[in-house]
Amino acid sequence: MKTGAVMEEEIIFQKTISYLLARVTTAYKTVLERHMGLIGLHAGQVFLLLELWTEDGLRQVDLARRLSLAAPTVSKMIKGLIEINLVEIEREDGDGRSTRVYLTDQGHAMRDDVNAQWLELETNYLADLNETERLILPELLTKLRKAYTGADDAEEDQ
Amino acid sequence: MKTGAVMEEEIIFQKTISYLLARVTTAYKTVLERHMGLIGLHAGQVFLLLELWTEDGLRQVDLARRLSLAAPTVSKMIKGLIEINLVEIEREDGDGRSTRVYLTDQGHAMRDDVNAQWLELETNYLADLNETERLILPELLTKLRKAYTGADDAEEDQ
DNA sequence: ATTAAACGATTAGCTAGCTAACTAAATATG
DNA sequence: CATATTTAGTTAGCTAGCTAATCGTTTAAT
Repeated sequence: MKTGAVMEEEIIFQKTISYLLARVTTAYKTVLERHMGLIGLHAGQVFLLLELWTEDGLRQVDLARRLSLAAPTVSKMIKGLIEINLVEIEREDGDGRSTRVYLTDQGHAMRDDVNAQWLELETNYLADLNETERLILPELLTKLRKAYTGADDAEEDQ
Repeated sequence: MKTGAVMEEEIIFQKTISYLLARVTTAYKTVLERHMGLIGLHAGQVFLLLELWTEDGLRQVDLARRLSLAAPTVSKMIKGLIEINLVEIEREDGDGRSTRVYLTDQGHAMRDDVNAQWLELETNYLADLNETERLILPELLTKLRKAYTGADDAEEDQ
């Protein structure tokens, strides 16, 4: 109330959607990382495993596309997953450039642990959301993702 | 409809708020980084400058608290900002532990550029949002941030 | 007054992202 | 058939985050 003169041409950053999004983003990533750390995984690895649980034996380029990640990011993640014996790679027969990524038994086994953590994430942190918000949020978030990725990479391979 | 058997104990990750949030998060951060790169800044630096534009001469610990960041993160960012001559630090007189961070002239001057980029971010990427969504989103995002930071760090210093 | 505890900042080292630059393989093109 | 272009993956190097460990300073306790 005592700083009334400031807000003329200035952007009130703290109220922009972009600003709020950034703040949520950072906070969320930290929570996610901490939670998945409890089961010995890093956040990024979880998302990669997620894709393999849906379809095993994807190539790196497939994973990159589905996760909207750059190739080197995927390459590094897989290296990490190989080290902890959750996936293994095989050079593609027909195409000497590609490597296919397969879940190991341990990789399959992680699924329950991840599910459990994920459930906690959804219930513990989002308990204060009411029914309406729970309905709206997925739509809004999807819209935002499309806005920032430029395309809808959830449908682009159909 | 044809996959009715699957969804009993499995989580449909792709529909959870946590999952969607992660996807938005990654996409948005990349866009933000690219946009601020146009004016020679990194995303994190922008948020730090923002705080200094609001109140110059903060200590690192103040910045960390306001931005909900860990101390080493702030320390590194400031190092980067010093290198490009946007801020300078001064050891606090009364307390030999603290360093106060001050904007340089160049630091002040960046404000218009950042405002311009920020405006673009808000208008270019969020054009598809309707009035209702524009109203709801800030509330929802604030709620999410509170959920993930645990506390409401926007009010804690009052 | 001395010792213990708390605080502010830094260093080291990690993952998650990125881009740029590279290698190697596959495909087009002349 | 030789060459050029595209594609898949990796390496190097950057920032943004984090935690753990450390150092110096300040404050509290005995």
